Amino acid sequence: MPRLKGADRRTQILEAAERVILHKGLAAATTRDVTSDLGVAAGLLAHYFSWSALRAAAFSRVVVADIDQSVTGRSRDAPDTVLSDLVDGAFSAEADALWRLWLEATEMGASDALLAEAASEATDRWHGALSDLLARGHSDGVWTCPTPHESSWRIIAILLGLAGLCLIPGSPLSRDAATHHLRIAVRHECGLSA
Amino acid sequence: MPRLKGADRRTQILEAAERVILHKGLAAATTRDVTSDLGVAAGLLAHYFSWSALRAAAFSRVVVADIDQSVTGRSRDAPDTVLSDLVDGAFSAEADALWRLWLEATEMGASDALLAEAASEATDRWHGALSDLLARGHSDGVWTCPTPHESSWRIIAILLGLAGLCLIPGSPLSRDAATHHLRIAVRHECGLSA
DNA sequence: GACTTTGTTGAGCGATCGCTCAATTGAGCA
DNA sequence: TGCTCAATTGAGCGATCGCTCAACAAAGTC
Repeated sequence: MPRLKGADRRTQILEAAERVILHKGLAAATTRDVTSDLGVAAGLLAHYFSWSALRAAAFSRVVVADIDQSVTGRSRDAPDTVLSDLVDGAFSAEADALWRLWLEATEMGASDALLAEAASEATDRWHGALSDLLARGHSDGVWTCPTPHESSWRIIAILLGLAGLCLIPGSPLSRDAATHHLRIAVRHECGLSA
Repeated sequence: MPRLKGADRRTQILEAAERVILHKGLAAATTRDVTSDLGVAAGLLAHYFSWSALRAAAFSRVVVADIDQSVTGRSRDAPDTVLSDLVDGAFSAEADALWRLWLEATEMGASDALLAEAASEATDRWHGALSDLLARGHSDGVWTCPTPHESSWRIIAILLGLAGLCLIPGSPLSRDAATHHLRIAVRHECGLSA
């Protein structure tokens, strides 16, 4: 393991923190999880980050990367395709970890200012990305969505709500049922398409 | 402080636990919070409950009491009045603690089987109560809701999702905006009434 | 009053957490 | 080669947690 310059080590720790919180969640993740993932001593982490700052930064990066991949980065694809893919993949097993992070960031934001700020910014980013997508489909004539900024909030809310309901072990709401309800809600917000 | 018989002490501890989790949240609450609320020694709690069992039981009681008060217990009131009151009070400041408990139970349910079961049962109860209300309004001709069991899931989901968005400190979504979005969603599920 | 049963006490155990810090290592440079 | 200093180590501090358990106190029973 070669010795690294400060900036490189910082990004390396950040990426390890992303892996750890995706695997264990924001609340269960510890500084030792991150340092042992990298194979370095426990004391090294505090040399570069406070735990709360690292945790919030890792959360931001994970969420922003997901939004970019599923919405922002697909600005050249047809709006209905992007939205349809969003609905189809919303409650897949791979998405669980991401929804869990959202719930945890919301809750822990009550006592962690950095996490609250990260969650607030991520929410803004998500709302903006989805609003743009809805507006694009409207102006392209793909669907009818006269108030994309409003519809975006409702879709995000039902998405988060259904995700939370699915996450409960032994939940009475299956993933398929959640996808069904999300599709109906999205269709309503976008006229009859998607 | 007179010595209590076992059953009385159990309910007394349960009620104290309800107060504590409403005030501090499920994750931040400790056994010492409960015993100091009652003014008894720390060791007494473990004589009656394990902490995880007490926490799950207290969560169940708080949530069930709220559902009964706002929905189930108002079966003699007009359905549109009940639903309207539900929307109006959904994101009041007093409701914050309850929504926080929902989010925490969902998240902690991943590693706490008792809490997962309590959350699952509470979800069932909520879905049943809201389904009944929607069906009653439909059969009374107050509104049109042909599939109350389905609509109930969507309303619960958007309710939980909007609540989570409001809970983030510095959230871009205000309580008034959340109430607005909930009202629109409910109106859509119930035809044009409510 | 002697004895059993049950409720209650509170110091403290064992585990976990983020973080500290003196000691050590090694790359860059004269 | 000797020097400097940032990078790294890892034992351990201090705080917190749920929970244990020997000791004690008050009813109930005879």
